[in-house]
Amino acid sequence: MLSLATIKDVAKRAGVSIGVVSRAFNNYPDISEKTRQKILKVAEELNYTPNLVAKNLSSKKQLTIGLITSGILDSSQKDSVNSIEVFKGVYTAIEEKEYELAIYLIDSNKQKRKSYAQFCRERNIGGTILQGIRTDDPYFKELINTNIPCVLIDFHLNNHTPLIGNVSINNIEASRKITELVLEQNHRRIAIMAGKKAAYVNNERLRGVREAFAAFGLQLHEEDILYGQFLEQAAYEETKKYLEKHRPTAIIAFSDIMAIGVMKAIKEAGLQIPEDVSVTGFDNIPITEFTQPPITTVQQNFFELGRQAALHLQEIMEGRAKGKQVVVDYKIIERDSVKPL
Amino acid sequence: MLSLATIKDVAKRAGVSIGVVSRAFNNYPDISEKTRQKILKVAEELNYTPNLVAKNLSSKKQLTIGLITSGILDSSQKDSVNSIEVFKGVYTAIEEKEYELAIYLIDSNKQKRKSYAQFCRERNIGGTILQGIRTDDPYFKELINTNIPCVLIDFHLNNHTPLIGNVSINNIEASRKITELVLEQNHRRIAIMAGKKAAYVNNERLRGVREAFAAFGLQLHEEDILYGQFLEQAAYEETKKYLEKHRPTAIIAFSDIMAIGVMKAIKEAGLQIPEDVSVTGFDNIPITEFTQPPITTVQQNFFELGRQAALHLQEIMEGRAKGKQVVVDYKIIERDSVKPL
DNA sequence: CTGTTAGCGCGTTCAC
DNA sequence: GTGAACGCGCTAACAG
Repeated sequence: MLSLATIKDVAKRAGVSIGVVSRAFNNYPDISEKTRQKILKVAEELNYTPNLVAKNLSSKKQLTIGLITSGILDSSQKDSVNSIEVFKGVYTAIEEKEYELAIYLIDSNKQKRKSYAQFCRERNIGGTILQGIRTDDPYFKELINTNIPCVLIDFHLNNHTPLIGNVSINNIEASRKITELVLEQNHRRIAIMAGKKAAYVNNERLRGVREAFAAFGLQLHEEDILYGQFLEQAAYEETKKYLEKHRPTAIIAFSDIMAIGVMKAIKEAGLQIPEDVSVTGFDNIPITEFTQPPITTVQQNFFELGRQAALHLQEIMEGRAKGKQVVVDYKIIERDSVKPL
Repeated sequence: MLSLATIKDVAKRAGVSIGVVSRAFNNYPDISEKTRQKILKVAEELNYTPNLVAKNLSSKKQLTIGLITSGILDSSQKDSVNSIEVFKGVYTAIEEKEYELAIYLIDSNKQKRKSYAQFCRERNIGGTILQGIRTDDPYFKELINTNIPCVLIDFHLNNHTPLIGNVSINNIEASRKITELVLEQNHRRIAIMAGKKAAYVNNERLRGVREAFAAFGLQLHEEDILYGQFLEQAAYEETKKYLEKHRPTAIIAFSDIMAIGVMKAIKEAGLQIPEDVSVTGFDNIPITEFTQPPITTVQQNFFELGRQAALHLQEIMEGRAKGKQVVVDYKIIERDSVKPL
């Protein structure tokens, strides 16, 4: 039986007014312990629990948080793990503080019908986490011009306001470290399988590569930077084309999924990994452990990324902090895809 | 600027009452085309869009659907793909019809704080999809005793009411087919790596195995049924123990993740796959393509499972259908983990 | 400490 | 066709 008891029922049965019931449930101090107990007891009997929709409408407090994610609907099953880990982290942190979660998934192939700001307004959303969004997305620009607090995962805004925070690993450093690892093994003919030119993390990682190169007195040439769009197939094709004219001893990929495409092309060219060509990835998706050979990569803790994003957003929403940059740890995982020269 | 225009603003500016605006937005027929156009134009100018929270509260129609999932928070990254595919399917089907989605994730290790019925009541949820829930879960029992329509993914209820539907592949048949495939390769000493005894799909698949055995004039012995709890580690340990006393030529696993544990134990026993022992999986998670050897398995379309669940739930909620059993296609994927004897 | 009342933004009768 | 008025279930200010 779904007999939805309302605040009125509780009030009547407890012999008080609805105002008191409301205050009892919201832990107001100005209420006698005796009536509070009485009310809670009656509520228990009636199996009453406040209706969140009504609460949301009447309360001035914002109690729902948005999660706007692009690229999950159209991503490969192989790396959708990342998104779900982020989601789990966000969910965990939000549930703990009894916020509500509203999810908006953007299919980057389709034209999105509704603006992000509109999505938020319609649902009384008090703050939102964004992931996989492009900085030049007009809807994104519109959103950050509202006064809705935002936390960005894996990207960053230059002119950030106190309402905008962001969370990521130190991509420059991670990229530099894994490049150094390759360089230290005496590789010099190195190609980079980058992602999308416009992507923030892409440029950060490129910068890390350049720093590592510079530390070794080397320079990164444009022709050795391939763009695989963070896609397996594109990475495969780009590598194939590249191998027709070049013979690198190592390829550094900016995502595991691209590393897999890279490895496929290398093998098809009759080359061995890591004997002929070393390969590195980025993210540490589960498959990297099972490929031939297992891939040396950068482990990102996506759960923590999501969790920290939700935590920081709550800080901003509750006025406990201004938007800042939160950095999450990463870890280099050495497996068998890199071999000294 | 977040200037949240309300229905009042539109009404005032269009020179009509809020009732008319509401009717214009909800496609009432009894409104002149002229004023409807006028209202839509003004709404556009004001960037107005109805507040869903208020709509949800005032409307008698149910416009949000729940998704209650257990086992995603505590599942391995390796097979959380399944859950996210289901989620994507559900999301896609729900968004299309402009329902709202409310997600409730249950950590099967922790004691859940809130009953499913309560979760639904608090949010005015009109119907819900359940996944990974145990039939003997008291909260589940409570929920199906309300009049909230439910669609169950991958499990089933005997005394089902017109408000309860369920979606899954034909597990008996799929299990029978893959067992036959092993049997046809002349394997006779076969062990089964089953999941959890209480799980619905587990028993269905067990039944499929028995049917296949019977068709070959064989019988399945209890001692050859191992229970790996749908976990890699448990499957590994059970296999290890089993191999100390038995020497099967094939092991049929009820999930890919368990097949991976099984394969690890086989390799550690100094045996080769498939030369010494053939192995099959179930689900077709991405990793199966990369293991050594790639695993022969049953492909489930989890996206479709989720999508059909949401579609069927909407039918029930809208009174267009009674709860029924929806069956989704599966496919046997033959790779290299099975070898004829 | 408690009751009353006015909203929150919208859907929905019921008159006109 | 349209407007006025009530109600959804709750919070929050105000009075007492």
